[in-house]
Amino acid sequence: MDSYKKIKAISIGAVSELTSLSERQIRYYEERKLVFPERSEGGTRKYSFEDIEKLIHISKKVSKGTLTYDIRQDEKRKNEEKIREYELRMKDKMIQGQLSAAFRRIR
Amino acid sequence: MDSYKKIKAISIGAVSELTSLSERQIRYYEERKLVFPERSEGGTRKYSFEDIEKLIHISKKVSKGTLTYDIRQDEKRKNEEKIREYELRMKDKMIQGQLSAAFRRIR
DNA sequence: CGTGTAAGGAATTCTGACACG
DNA sequence: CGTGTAAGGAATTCTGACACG
Repeated sequence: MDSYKKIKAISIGAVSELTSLSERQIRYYEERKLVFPERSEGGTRKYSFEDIEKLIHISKKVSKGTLTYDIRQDEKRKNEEKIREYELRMKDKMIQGQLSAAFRRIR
Repeated sequence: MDSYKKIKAISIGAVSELTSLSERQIRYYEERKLVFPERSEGGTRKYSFEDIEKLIHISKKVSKGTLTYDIRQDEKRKNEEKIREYELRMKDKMIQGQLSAAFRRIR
């Protein structure tokens, strides 16, 4: 499901058209560690549709006056939250595994 | 839903990598009216993920020995089928509309 | 800080043609 | 027929820098 969203294959020119951001802006947001395109052999940037959505989100924030630094911190918080949730789910699974193992021993 | 599949934004180089077809092959299949990329202002081709799926399908056929001409005829048949189905659905809707209008008059 | 721009160079893409099996 | 390739030119992208408010 939405399998195409994450494939990095779109050049900066196309991204510029799709977002109506300038190439300068797009490159700058990368400089500020907000987007992470892949590179071709020759070094040209390749973006995904997910990146494009992110860029639109970023530019909205920026035009509202938010500093790119603060946008970055927000991203960081969100990521850490996701990691925490993930770890909790893993912990749950482990406990369940150990419980069922224990039951098997008791029987 | 799969909203990105039809957006034409991928350059021929990226398509070549994703499909492992040569650029020559990709351009040739266009010459044979099998794919229809858009063009940038400067004239560079832009493909969608849907185009990429189609290209993979085409190359499988070709490597099995099917002529591009026959692949084209197949596509045509499929399209006409779709149009016919569409027209049938529309006809249905019209009949339903007229029926309910008639009923309204009778009441 | 966020963005525009001119500069020079490198990577990418284009077309039309010739070649081959 | 389907594909490779060399050729020449044009469009695209890259980086680092200077400018501005």
